Amino acid sequence: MSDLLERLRGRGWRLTAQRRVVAEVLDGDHVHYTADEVHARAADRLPEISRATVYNTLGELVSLGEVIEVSTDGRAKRYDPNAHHAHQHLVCARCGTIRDVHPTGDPLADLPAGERFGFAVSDVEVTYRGLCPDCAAA
Amino acid sequence: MSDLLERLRGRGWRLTAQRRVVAEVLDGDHVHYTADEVHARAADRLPEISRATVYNTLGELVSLGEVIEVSTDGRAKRYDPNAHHAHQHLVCARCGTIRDVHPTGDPLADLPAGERFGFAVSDVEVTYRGLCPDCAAA
DNA sequence: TCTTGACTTAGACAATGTCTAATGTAGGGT
DNA sequence: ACCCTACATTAGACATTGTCTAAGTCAAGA
Repeated sequence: MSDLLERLRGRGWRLTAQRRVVAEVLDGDHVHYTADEVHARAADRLPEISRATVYNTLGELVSLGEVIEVSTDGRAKRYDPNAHHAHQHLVCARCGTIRDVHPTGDPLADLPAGERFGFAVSDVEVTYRGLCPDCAAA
Repeated sequence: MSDLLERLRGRGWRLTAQRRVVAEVLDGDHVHYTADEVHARAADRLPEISRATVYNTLGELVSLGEVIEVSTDGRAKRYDPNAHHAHQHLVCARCGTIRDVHPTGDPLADLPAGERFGFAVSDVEVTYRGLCPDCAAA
């Protein structure tokens, strides 16, 4: 983890208690928390931390490429600290839980059982992202 | 279009002016509107239509499988009337516009130029959806 | 230690979506 | 053709998630 903090300091980050705590929360588990969940866990260690700071810090981590922002349902975005290894996502259609998976071969084929984590997978979707001509021009 | 209305009536839908207008809006263009955009366009024809009704109707169309709900960014969900043909989505990272694409071959390969609609594609992601063990049990 | 510009805070605001209680109406029954 | 009644609609309050601002605070270099 101090790897992460070191990298951030190297990029000119001012190292505050708040940022340290947010980074630690993300580093702790392999789960993908929402911003509010990150805030709640950060507040366990640093009660005065504000929502705005958590949002700001998460946004910065995303900009720096240290964390990936995932919005799979219309609900809250989730933050994936596993930004340095290529992977795809397995999402619960009801509760929104996200797991990282590493499918091999044809992505549209079924997930291998070993990557399925007990989920009943019902759908695979592929999304291409980029800039549309108008936004690229602007 | 009256196909759609017929199908819906066949499923016991009460055919109201509001539902008719929402269905017509979705049928009109090939764009993927947000709920608010659908509401604005519906209100052009039926000024008193309420937001709640638009949300309800869209939700019903999704449940019936006539329309697909797409939430690719953290912003508003968009509604895709093209539910009866398998396809994937090309999303603008800035403005959220969505186009349907029909990639062939390996989905992780680049989109063929003919399917790119002038977008500068920078990322491909695959999402598997289903129920996690806890939600499947509940 | 001092200074300064970057950081944090509380809370207002914004965007999107959900719910409720009162009212209206489509379509079947007569 | 006209009533019923269950289902649909409405306005607006409320909920959730996220953004912004103005004032105060602090990390880190001189």
